[in-house]
Amino acid sequence: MSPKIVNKEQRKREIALAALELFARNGFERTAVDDIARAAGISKGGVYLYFESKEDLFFSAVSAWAALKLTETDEAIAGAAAAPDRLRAVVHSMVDAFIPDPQFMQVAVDMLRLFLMNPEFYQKHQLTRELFQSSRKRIVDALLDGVSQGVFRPDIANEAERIAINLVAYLDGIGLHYYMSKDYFNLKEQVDSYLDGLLQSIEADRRRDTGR
Amino acid sequence: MSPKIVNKEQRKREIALAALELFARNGFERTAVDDIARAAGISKGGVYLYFESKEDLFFSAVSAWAALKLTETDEAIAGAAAAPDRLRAVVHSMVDAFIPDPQFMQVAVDMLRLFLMNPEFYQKHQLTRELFQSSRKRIVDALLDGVSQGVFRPDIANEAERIAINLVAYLDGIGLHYYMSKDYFNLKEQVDSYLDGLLQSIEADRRRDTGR
Amino acid sequence: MSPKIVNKEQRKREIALAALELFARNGFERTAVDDIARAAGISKGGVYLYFESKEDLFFSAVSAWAALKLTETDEAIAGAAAAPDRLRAVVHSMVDAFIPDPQFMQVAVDMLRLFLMNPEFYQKHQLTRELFQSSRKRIVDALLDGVSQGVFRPDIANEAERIAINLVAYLDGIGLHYYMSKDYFNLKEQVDSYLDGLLQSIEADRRRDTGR
Amino acid sequence: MSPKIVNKEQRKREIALAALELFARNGFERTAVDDIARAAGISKGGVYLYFESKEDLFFSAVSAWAALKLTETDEAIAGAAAAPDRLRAVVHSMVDAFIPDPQFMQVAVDMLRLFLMNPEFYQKHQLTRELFQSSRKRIVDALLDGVSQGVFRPDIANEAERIAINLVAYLDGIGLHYYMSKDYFNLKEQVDSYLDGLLQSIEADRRRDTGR
DNA sequence: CATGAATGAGACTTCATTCAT
DNA sequence: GATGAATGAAGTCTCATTCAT
Repeated sequence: MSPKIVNKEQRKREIALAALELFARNGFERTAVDDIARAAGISKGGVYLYFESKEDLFFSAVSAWAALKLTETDEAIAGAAAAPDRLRAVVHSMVDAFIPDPQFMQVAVDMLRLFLMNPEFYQKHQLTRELFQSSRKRIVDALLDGVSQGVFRPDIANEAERIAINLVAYLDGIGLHYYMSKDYFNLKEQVDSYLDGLLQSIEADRRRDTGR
Repeated sequence: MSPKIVNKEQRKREIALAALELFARNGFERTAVDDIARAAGISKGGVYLYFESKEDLFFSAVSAWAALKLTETDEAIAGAAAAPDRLRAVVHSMVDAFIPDPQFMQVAVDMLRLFLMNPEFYQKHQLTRELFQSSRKRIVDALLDGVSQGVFRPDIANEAERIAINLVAYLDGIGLHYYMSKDYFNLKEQVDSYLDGLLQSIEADRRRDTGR
Repeated sequence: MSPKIVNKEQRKREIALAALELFARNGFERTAVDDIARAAGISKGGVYLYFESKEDLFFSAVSAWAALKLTETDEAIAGAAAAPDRLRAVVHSMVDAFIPDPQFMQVAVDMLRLFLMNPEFYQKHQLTRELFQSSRKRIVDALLDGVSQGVFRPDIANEAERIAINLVAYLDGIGLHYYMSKDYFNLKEQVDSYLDGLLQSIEADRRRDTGR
Repeated sequence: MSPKIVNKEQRKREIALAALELFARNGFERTAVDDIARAAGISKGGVYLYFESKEDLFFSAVSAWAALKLTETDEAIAGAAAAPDRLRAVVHSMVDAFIPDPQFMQVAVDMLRLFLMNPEFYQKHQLTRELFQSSRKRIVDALLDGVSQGVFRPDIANEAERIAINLVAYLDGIGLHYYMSKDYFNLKEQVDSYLDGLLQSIEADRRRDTGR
């Protein structure tokens, strides 16, 4: 019945993806709506048929990208069954998904800045909250699984959320530092050292076995 | 007999501090050179007598501010003698100095963004590297002191740098998350739980004594 | 057997009335064809099936509205038989119909502006000429009736048109001023004082009869 | 002391006058700030150094023009001493100053429209109120002078304001109608017929002498 | 040293109108 | 007949930077 075949949602996603590429490469300020329109094969005015504003477009683009990344990491985790392995897998997949991508920081920082400048955006777009939330959930799940499996100390069940918060915070922090001081340390080593310390402190006491 | 006694450096610092206030309150983009000039009691053109560009002014302002904050934290640490206390003091002073200030994030994010947009700035202004560096150094010092005092395990001397990197990264990360999800967790508790875990894992083994 | 019984004229009037409401409320410039289409339950393109342009639509809408108003005032006059009463009724009905409507000025001013900007519209749409014309005609009729009835001086028959022109002009002028300075004067009193002066100067001399 | 010789007020007036010409010729909407800048020999951004917005510029321009016109009419009145002559002079000068100017209506209508669209402008710019006020004042003065001179009936002193309001309203109305129906009536004749009626009704009663 | 008027490119956004479906 | 996605020109306004004074 519709005179145009193209699906509106489809077109919207196309534009958002074209925009994301530019936002990631050049940053929000440096990316003109003109350029986005050109990259998406649409007119400048056309962009505003799908998005209310440049900011709206930005957040839509980031949302799409975040959803993609979450799916990616989900797949990466799928294999691991033993809780410690699973925890490692979760962390490594997060590190792999976000940090080495040279465009991650650009987008993340722009998003932060927009939130800071227009706090209403933060209310409107629950993007980060969801991103943080789902990251933490994976970790909490792995921890509780470990408790069930008897490989993690039972009392850490109460601490799971706190541990997850710190772990996710650490990952974001180390990613940031890595970006600012790429040649100063080895990312994988640092992350593993954090993980090792964490696992050591939460593992069910094997002193009886190992005498460690 | 010159009408103005104040030397160039002094005037430069005055302008930078006036600018900092505006940058912190309104963000880099939203702060016009016009406003800075007015706030500093100088003409718009006059600003360019002291600074090459708005960005240059921004980094100078942030540098001045960072130096200030470092002095502050230095004083806060001064009291503690015992290594674990000192480590706690270092961390707490960093948290206190940066995180609760609602303007910290604004400035930090703008700085990051400018680095991302103009990588040459990063080379020119060693600001962050120094800031990170000195933060790490305090931690490393505390750790090594602890080893000397016999309260930390001797083998962590080799790990001190790695621990410091992770700790500073974590602090930045938790600050960021705190900003984005203020009501989601208690900052002090989270930081302390990180510190507790860390101290527990590096303390000289007292298991024989305590049976832990 | 045609699916839509409504004929083209009917649909056109519906759209025009929907448009009028928006034009009156928000002004010509602030009213988007999009909004009109939505309000009329038609597609944007559909509007152009019935009207050549937004301006064409505007004039059609105003015409429909003017016709409505003229019918209204006609009914209000119907009762009065004596010429002076009739003259008062005509004037009061015009004042009542146009002036208190807060949207009247919006539409009138937009119409004027469009005429000024595109003089060809003025030729094409005889709207105002007709409106003015019919207003004057009512007054002239009342005046001539009064002469026939012997209540107005016979010699004003020659002046009837001139009097009508001035009266209608005055009414528009006082309406305009009322709009600009609502709290400065009492509209009814002003109009009545004009009417009193006019009636006094055109009434058949009753001094001999009444000794006034 | 100032590095630029040009007087800021002077420059502002220059720009306003250049703008007025364009506004009067093409209307507010059709006049681009670009065009104004070019006509004033300044850059687009330069206009905003002197005016906050296009609307601000428009009102400034109209104010300057109104002040000019008022001075003109003041001079035209100067000669007349006898009150009736003075009243005629006031009215004629107002008619001469505003009505034949083909650009008057364009500017007036645009001003009205801007007031209607942004009521705050009406509060901010007391332009029309002052214009109306000063017009009325001249008429009231002439009327009271006439009473003092004994040529107008004493009791009209109380009516002076009301008469003035109606007269000014009439003049605006007749100007409007003249613009819309230029070939339909003779402006001067209409105005004189209004004036004659008015003077006749306010003149000190000479019926005893003339038996009018 | 200092001023501040001027620049001018570029930003986002709106919207009447068209036309392939 | 009807749709509504797309166009594209035009609009207002901002602001870092320069330079004549």
